[in-house]
Amino acid sequence: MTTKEQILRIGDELIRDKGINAFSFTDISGKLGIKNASVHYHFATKDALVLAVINRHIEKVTQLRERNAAKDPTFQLQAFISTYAVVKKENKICLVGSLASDLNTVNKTIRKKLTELADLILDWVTEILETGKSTGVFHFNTKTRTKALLVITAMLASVQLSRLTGDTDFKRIKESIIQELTTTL
Amino acid sequence: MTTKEQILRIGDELIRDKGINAFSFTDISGKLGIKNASVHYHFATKDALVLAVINRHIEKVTQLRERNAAKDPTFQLQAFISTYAVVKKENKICLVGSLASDLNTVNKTIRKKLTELADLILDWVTEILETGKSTGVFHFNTKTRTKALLVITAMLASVQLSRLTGDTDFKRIKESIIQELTTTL
DNA sequence: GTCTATATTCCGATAGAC
DNA sequence: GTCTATCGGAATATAGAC
Repeated sequence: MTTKEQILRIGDELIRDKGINAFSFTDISGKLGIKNASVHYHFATKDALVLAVINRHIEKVTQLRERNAAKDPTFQLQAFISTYAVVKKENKICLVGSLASDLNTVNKTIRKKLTELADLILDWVTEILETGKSTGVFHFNTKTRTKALLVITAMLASVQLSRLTGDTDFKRIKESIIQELTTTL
Repeated sequence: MTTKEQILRIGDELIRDKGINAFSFTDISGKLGIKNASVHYHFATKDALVLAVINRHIEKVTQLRERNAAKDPTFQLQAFISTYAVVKKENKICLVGSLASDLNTVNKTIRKKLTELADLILDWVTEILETGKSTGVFHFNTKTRTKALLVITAMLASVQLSRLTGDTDFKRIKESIIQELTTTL
């Protein structure tokens, strides 16, 4: 992996571990055994790095969506939920939740790019639920987009809240989502 | 209101507006027209202030719970949800969500106090749902505590996520929670 | 591409006058 | 209780050598 890629990866982890306002370029350079100034060579400003991290997530979500497009809705939903299980195992939170929490401290460009990511995820989950409902796999009466919001909020917040109420709560929430969707009304 | 109370109120707002790592004592003193050092007179350290803010919330939630204890479950749930509607109108996020996001940057004492608040809220909502179910007002098959977690995560995350997907999404999520709970299975 | 060195700014916190 | 003044530290960022 190139230094630039490693900086991206570590930056991503730090944002989701401590938040955008609690990590520094020195944190990154320290983990790589290089100096502060070298990080600035690859990303001129902190904002540029954050923007690149968001773009990295947009690419990953897009790939995950496309790779599973032909699978059945339950499998696709599991694929979506699994990404949060990874986050939980790392004792971190998701990028959207981290940056949305700090939204009033970031510039317009980052805000816009993050909105792009959030819309992408919402669109994807809405599509999964829509397909699942029309094929009779999922059952719900709420408007599909709103149901997708409920699924996403449950995952986004459970990685945060289960830090306090107990890590096993993440699993309970995760399983109840599938349970409720697949139970006949 | 005393200076100390005003510092508490402004500190509370700043934590929920920008996060614990993006506000300073100077932000607070500036809003009060006093100096940095004066804030330190009332709260020796930033940690002491944060701790007091959490305690303030514990008191408020306790009071809200007790004040509505005799009301019917639907009313009580509305009371709970209304607190997030206030937060949303301020364009802020809830204290638990803000501090849970930054949890890896705070000390053990704050962590423990925040856990106390989270448990209090979870206990309250679980009780509301339990009463509602036994009196036939609410309908759900998921374990009561887990359902409470789903309600709380929906509110906690919707104030964050609707900053990106659209503020009206908060209302949609809020109403669908009541809708789903009161719909016969 | 990475380094040293540094400019600048801000933060948390404290000492001591009033 | 609030002030001025200040210390020590850390952060973002840049200039210029290698």
